[in-house]
Amino acid sequence: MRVIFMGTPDFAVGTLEALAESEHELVLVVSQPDRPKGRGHSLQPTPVKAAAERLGIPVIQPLKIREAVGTLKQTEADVIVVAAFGQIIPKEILGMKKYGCINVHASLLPKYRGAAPIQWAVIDGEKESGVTIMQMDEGLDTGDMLAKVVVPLDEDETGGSLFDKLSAAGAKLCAGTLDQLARGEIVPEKQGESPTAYASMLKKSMGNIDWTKDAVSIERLVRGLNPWPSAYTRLFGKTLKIWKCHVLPEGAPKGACGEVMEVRKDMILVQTGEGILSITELQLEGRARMEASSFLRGCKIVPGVILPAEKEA
RNA sequence: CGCGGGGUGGAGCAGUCUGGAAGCUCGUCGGGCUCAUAACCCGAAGGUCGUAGGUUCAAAUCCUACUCCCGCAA
Repeated sequence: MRVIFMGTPDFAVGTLEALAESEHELVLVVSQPDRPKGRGHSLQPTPVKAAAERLGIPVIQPLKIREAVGTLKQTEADVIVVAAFGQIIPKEILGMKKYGCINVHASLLPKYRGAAPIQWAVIDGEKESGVTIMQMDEGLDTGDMLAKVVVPLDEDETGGSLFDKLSAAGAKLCAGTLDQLARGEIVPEKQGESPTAYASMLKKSMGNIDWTKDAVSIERLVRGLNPWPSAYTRLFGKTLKIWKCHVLPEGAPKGACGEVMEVRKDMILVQTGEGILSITELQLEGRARMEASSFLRGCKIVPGVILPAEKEA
């Protein structure tokens, strides 16, 4: 099949590459415009654009997808594959090609419809997640399902690690689905009602740890928001990111929420609303990420220090 | 020219403002103590103080350029 690919971030790159290696022909890639990124605010190409150029596929970057309607119409193709593109696709485009638009979504639909399904699955402590390929309709991730693959979550799964797994799984699934679609072997399946709330876009402020919550939830939040936007608290007037922590069985002494209860050789024990959290890997603002054992060599922190529990406005 | 922090033995840091012998907590190696130890005691090795240039009798420290890392922001 002749394929138009629409995508922007890293998650979509694997799928793009898988399609490039398949027998399907990529005729055009659509990505978001380059935006200033990083320190110095220099203009950076989107990961998908960079990959497409590597593969020698023409790229267009319309500010608004509607601006590209003409180009898309003129481009002969059988299907449009969308993977984390970042813009709503108007109805006009959905029905433009023979097989319409199909989307690679990083969850087991109808669960976790929306922008950040991967991280939310980790934050909620799901035992498994996956990738769903669906026929896009006008709703947000509500289209009929064409294919699905289940991926189990590890005990120490992070947003980043699951991201990689699902990206790879999605890439593989997508290529196979196009094959089946071309042979007419697919029977679309309607979605049921979503058992979870929409997986809203991640916000920086979500990472501000609320120490009145229970240790299990905080530990999941830390994993879900790793590596971005990361979970953090405040220490010595600076931002302290928590990269790794463990839930400890409730100890005898109990302090205020957010109070440092004990400092061991390689961990810092903090009281939460329910249970003790043991921090083993962290990063102070302006410093490199490091193990708690290293951090404790140069930084004097003593039991009794209170980490702020209040949320930012 | 977006804002800011930082690069000091293997690790993490202090010292820089107020130039003048390279320091702290660990780690490593050797020895000792101990039933034993991740504990304790004694000793040792290990650093062109990010790079280059400048000022000075003298620079980790002051000045200039460059480079790498990190936080914010996006």
